[in-house]
Amino acid sequence: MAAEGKEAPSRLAAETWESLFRAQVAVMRKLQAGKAFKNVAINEYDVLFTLSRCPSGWLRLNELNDHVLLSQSSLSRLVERLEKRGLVVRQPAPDDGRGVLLKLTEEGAALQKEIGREHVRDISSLVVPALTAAEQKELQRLTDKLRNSVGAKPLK
Amino acid sequence: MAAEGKEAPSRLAAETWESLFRAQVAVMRKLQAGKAFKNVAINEYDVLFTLSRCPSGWLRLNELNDHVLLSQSSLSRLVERLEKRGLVVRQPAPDDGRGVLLKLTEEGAALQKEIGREHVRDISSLVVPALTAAEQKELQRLTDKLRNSVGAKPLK
DNA sequence: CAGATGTTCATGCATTTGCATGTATCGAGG
DNA sequence: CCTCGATACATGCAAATGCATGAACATCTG
Repeated sequence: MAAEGKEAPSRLAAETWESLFRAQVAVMRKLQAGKAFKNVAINEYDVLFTLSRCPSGWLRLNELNDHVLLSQSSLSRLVERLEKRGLVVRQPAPDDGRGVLLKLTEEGAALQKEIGREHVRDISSLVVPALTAAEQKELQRLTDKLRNSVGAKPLK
Repeated sequence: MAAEGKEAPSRLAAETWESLFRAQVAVMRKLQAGKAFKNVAINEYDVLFTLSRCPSGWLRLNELNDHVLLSQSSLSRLVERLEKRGLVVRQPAPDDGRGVLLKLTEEGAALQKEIGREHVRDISSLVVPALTAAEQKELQRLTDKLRNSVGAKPLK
């Protein structure tokens, strides 16, 4: 073998990321077209979904921000819109005067569940025919590992 | 085993997608922060990159659109901006009076290479410590399989 | 405790995005 | 050839986004 040095590893890494990214684009494109996101943008749903997963029900705005691909100011305004629509409520954080806590309203929780069911159907229709159960588990393991290594913070 | 019916498969699929999506968000967040994207947005770079990979050099706007997560009108304007900056050139498609062909200029190709080098470094620094070479290959295989199944069109 | 520095969230403003629509061209029938 | 529906791209306009900044609070340091 020739003097490949350290070219190969970074090439493999770049190709791996490229594949992951393109798969995400391809799937996301289909999901966005689904009727689940006719009235609620995908970023908005993502916030509702994340809140629905939160054990305590309340989540800090900055923790939410780590989870979502939006700038801080965009998230601030997205949440403002959700509040105006009556889907979430804000509350000043008790232990930190700067912070803001968020929670789903009843209506927000109901809407999340409704869209969620549709969304899961859409996802299944894309993923199930593509990969066996074992492959899905392996893909999940690898992407979780990547995310943890890159430095994702767990939700509280 | 109880009456799990067809809940389990769709649950696994949804969790798999969730993991893939979150990993993408986590990595993308880091990449966007890199200095590679100080002057060129990531979507803009993606267009330059895709053009650089195109064997013939010329690519139809609608083919490009399948590859990128942008609406048709947004892509139209993104390309307009790239043209104004002298990074790409447009040409009416010879075989289809409606179509538009795109090509990198010398300057565009040079900029893509420059940013690309930085970008590959950033990717490596995130992916290499996270996954072994074998894991990266497997992740690439699985995401390619998913993308192909979902219906990605190959570039010409 | 006072001051300096950092963190959290909101807001003004310019840019980017998407939806709806318009224009031009293509392709299939009659 | 002509009409009809479909496709490719551009554009008006409202909405969403990001950057820079500001205000309020937290934390650290001496």
